[in-house]
Amino acid sequence: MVSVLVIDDEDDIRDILTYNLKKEGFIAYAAENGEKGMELLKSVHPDLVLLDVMMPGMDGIEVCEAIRNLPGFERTLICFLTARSEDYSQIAGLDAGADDYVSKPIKPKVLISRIKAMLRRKGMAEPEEKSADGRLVINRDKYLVERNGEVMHLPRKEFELLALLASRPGHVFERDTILEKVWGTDIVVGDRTIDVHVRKLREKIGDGMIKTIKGIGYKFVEQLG
Amino acid sequence: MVSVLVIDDEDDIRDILTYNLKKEGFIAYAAENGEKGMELLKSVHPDLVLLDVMMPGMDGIEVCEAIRNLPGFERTLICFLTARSEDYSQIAGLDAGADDYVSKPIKPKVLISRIKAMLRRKGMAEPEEKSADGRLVINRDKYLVERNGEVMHLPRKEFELLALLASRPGHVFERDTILEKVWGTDIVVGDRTIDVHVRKLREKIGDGMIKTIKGIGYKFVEQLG
DNA sequence: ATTTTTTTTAATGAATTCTTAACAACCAAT
DNA sequence: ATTGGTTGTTAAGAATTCATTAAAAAAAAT
Repeated sequence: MVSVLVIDDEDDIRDILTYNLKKEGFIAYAAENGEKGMELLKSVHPDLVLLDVMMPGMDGIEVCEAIRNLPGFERTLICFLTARSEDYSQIAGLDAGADDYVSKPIKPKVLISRIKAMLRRKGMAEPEEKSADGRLVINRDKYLVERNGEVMHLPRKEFELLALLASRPGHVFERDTILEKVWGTDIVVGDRTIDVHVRKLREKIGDGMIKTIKGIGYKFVEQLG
Repeated sequence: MVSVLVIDDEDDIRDILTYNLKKEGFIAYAAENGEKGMELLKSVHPDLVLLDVMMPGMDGIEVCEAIRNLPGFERTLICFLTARSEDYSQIAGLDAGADDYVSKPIKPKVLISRIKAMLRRKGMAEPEEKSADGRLVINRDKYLVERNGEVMHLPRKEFELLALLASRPGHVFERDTILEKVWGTDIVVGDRTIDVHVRKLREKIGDGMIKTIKGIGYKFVEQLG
């Protein structure tokens, strides 16, 4: 089984990450700073380290370098957790050997699928996670949607919109709800934005999948048979 | 009266929430884990469930899905209680049909007003989801009305009007009340508007379902037997 | 820095939904 | 029966809402 070590100084983050990791079947460890993290690393020898960049004491980059210089840990996967505002070109530049990074705020499902992607690249295969709707397979991993064998790439917004609608076939999502879930509460976009995205989706995944409920919103059609 | 079920593994949270809910006039129930929560849910049939996301055993998301799959609970409001930094666009978007979420640490006043907003938003002064009379099923989730197997889509005003009337079969709604609930206080419409909508409803759902009480308003017929 | 892709806006037209208005029908009380 | 008040019916036209386009703006990728 795959084990993961979380090193982050924020209690909440550690809790959430270990919680979600365990839920996904990983073995999860956590440390609240770089020093303790290195200790734990040596004793548990995890497959992957999730590493906060900004921490008091040793920061993530230092920890990363330390891990890379530790014999026997060359193949340990390292994934940075970066604040959105941080300039990750710096991280990428310094890239002391991290395999990936994920920006905060962290979306558990996104993180999990990134982790799985990393493992897959390294040949540590994890079971494929696919949420299906009979005809449509939505692969959150890399914004791919599969419709009877044919895979297609959808841009982020389109993907999120489709994922939302398809998460509950038959349920009518109000336009406000869609805006909130896909675009977020703080972003303001015009009224026609949803329509345009729906249009593009219909174009790509086939018409008839998404129905308009005038005055209310949209819904993904229920299984027909 | 509106009843609320709190499901959270932390004693303090349960106490604080039930205390504040009762203080506001809600009927409050509490359970310390998902399993007990489901039990209680079935027996008390609350209008709203406050659901901790992270719990030992069944977690909030699982409970949410279980509730949504339970016949008769499709319309039960569900509000997640999430840790501060958790990103719930995931919880909300991908999963299972929660109506809202509130982040911990929970401020009672904030929670109460969010609850009221939810109730208001769902038009849930005291509405039921189904007409007592088994022939008509009003599904707000899907914005559909079903009459012995035949499903039909109603335009917004007609739907809201029917939902209102059918929420209390036998109860006579005055025209003013109908205007207020369906059209809102700030909108002014002529006298015949209600009639026209009633007419269209009668046309669609069958005559005899909505009765006119002259000089007062309309009512949805009670169980016919 | 340039190109490509993605996202958003704006404008127009089509479709649905809602409201009005005019008149017919109804009912109760003169 | 006549009257006055209320509701039913109808069809037309307002108003709202959505689809569609193309093009601008923003973001990513190169």
